Amino acid sequence: MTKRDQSVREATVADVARAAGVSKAQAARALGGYGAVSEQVLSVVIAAADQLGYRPNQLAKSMTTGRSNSIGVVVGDIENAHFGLALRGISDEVRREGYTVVLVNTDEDLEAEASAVQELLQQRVAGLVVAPCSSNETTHLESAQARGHAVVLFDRGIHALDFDTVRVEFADAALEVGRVLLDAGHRRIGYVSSQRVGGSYERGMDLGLSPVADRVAGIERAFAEAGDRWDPSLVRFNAASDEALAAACAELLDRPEPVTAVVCSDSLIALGVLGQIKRRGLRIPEDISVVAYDDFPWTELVEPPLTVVAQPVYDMGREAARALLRKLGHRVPAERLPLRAHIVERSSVGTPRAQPQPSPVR
Amino acid sequence: MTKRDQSVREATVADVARAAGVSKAQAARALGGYGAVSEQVLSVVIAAADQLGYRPNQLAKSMTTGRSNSIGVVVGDIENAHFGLALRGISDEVRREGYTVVLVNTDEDLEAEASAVQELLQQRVAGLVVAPCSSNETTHLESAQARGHAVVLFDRGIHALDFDTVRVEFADAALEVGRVLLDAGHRRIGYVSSQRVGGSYERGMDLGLSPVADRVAGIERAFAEAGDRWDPSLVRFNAASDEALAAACAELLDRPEPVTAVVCSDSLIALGVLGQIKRRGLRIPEDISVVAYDDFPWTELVEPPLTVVAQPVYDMGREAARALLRKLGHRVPAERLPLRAHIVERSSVGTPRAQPQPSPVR
DNA sequence: TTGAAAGCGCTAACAG
DNA sequence: CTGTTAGCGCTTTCAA
Repeated sequence: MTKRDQSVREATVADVARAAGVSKAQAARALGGYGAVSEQVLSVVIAAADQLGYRPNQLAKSMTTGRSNSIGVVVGDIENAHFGLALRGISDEVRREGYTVVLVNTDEDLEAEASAVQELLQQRVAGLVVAPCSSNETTHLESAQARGHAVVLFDRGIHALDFDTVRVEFADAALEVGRVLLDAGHRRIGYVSSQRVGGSYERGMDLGLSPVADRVAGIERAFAEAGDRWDPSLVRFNAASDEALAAACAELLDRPEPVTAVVCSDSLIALGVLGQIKRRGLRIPEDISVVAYDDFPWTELVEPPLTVVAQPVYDMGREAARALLRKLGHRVPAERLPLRAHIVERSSVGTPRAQPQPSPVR
Repeated sequence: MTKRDQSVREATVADVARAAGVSKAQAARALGGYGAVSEQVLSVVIAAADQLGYRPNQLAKSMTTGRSNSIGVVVGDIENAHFGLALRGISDEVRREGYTVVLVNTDEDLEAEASAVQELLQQRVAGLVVAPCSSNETTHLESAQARGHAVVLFDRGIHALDFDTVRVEFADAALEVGRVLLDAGHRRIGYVSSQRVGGSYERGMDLGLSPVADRVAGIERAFAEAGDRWDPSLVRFNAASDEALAAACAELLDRPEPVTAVVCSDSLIALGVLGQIKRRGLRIPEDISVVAYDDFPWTELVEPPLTVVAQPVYDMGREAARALLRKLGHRVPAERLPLRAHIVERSSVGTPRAQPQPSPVR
């Protein structure tokens, strides 16, 4: 029949050239806006082009120029509002330089991350923005960079040197969290994170270049300031699943001397911890105080409104994107967005109830 | 700075072929796993390949085969957990058939949507999954489909015929929402949505093939069942910005006969409405009842826990992806995921306080 | 300014 | 089984 069912073959430069009665090269130049083209040819070609409904084939363009117009973004969990927001920042920023975003979700799985990088590279993306799920096992990232690919890390860093990394500065805010809690009289402070860490936490342990490391360090510093030490057994990692989180809460809340405050490393953790607290019939802040990272709207609407650490997630995304664009040779405004976190005190931190003085650690 | 193509040139089939001492075609066949290749050649080629660190160039592959391994997804607001979750479903599903996702965020802007479709098509994605921002202005989608591109709509439909559309079934749940509210004694029920609609709502108005239309219709039906009619002026659209939302709330709450209940069309609206209610010092459900669409974890943690309509957003994403895969000729499990919404009654709906009997509309 | 021709890396006939 | 030869759609020398 007609060439309907087969596929409405897209018009190519050759088609346009033929229709315009010029050479393929001239048509391409006119269409692509490069090289020297006379007014004459230009208008004829343009006319022919939109008469035929010509749409440049980006694939072919990338093939021949070796330049791609897409960047790869790999994150652990796009369902997490934290990454959703960061992704938005990345997307908005690169889009204005004409790039599209190829997104891969890894479920915080190392293997998935490695193959994602692989895939993206095979797809010849111009560069990579990744929130690495591990700070140790990073050969896939190192080799990518070694092969000459542009890669920028965000949210979390890795130990290998020479990586552009965009992170929010948590030192001050974390110290402040510690102070606020200590000032209120808390000494048994729990910390819950979904970060995967082998074994349980010990002081001075290497937590990688993660926000979590900074946050834990901040609280430890506050303890030091107060001439005290933070019981490391109160730091619970690996709370990635509902069960793990429940277990972590159990260990913190159901011990002989339960914690009087708990710091939640992200909003997902906070949601879980709040649920566990509710389940136990504990009141905030009378029975237990809570501080959470990430200032999402709902944190202000729960009862009581949560004291949180706000962080410029969207801006972090933008900065990561800018860093990548710079590597790709684009001119990007030099001024960097300040990426500082700050505490927002609301009503979820109170004075711990009178309880036996905790014995100094050890 | 970064080493460019020159120094780290990627190995190609030709390189591998040369190293393995076979023809380009044989190498390609071995590498691509197609055609007939002897054990001999196979092993030699494989060896040479990973010796050279060969990585197939997906771009070239797509070019020659005319088949792409990426699909385009365009949504209004990736920052919204609703789309984040749906995206997750899409991504998980297509990934198992080897596709990656190219994501474009449109800010619910029609022009942005049109150019997104354009861009994606130029990038030669295999197909498109889009949550259209308008149900009327859809020429960009129609022409895409007419040109022979595979496109699947989700979340919202459009009026043009012949579009595969994946939506959650809201009729029953919406009716139930109406009943629950009416049974509790409410008659002045507000509805707030961010959907863009010209002019104010009137009964029988065409709201497009949107979930909102179904939800409004459900409540209207409940009213009809009760032998009453719903005052159309209580339905407020266009609450896309904070200001617009505040205005909508003002019109609903600050009128002589304020509404006794409000239904929030999505979780973002709910967040805003809750804020407005709090600001006014109103108590839920004593002073005002609230029902929200989308059952996200935080809705259970606010005080009081919200009565919500849960919907299988992730599954909707998966189904949309499957529909697309089918169009692309993949074999996909025939059984469709049931996409039904259901009400989850918690504690945000109560009896309205005694007030002058509302006069029947008109 | 223009056009002819040579690729980019890969697959797909078509012969041996 | 294997190799040769064309392209896919575009950009880019290189001459004219």
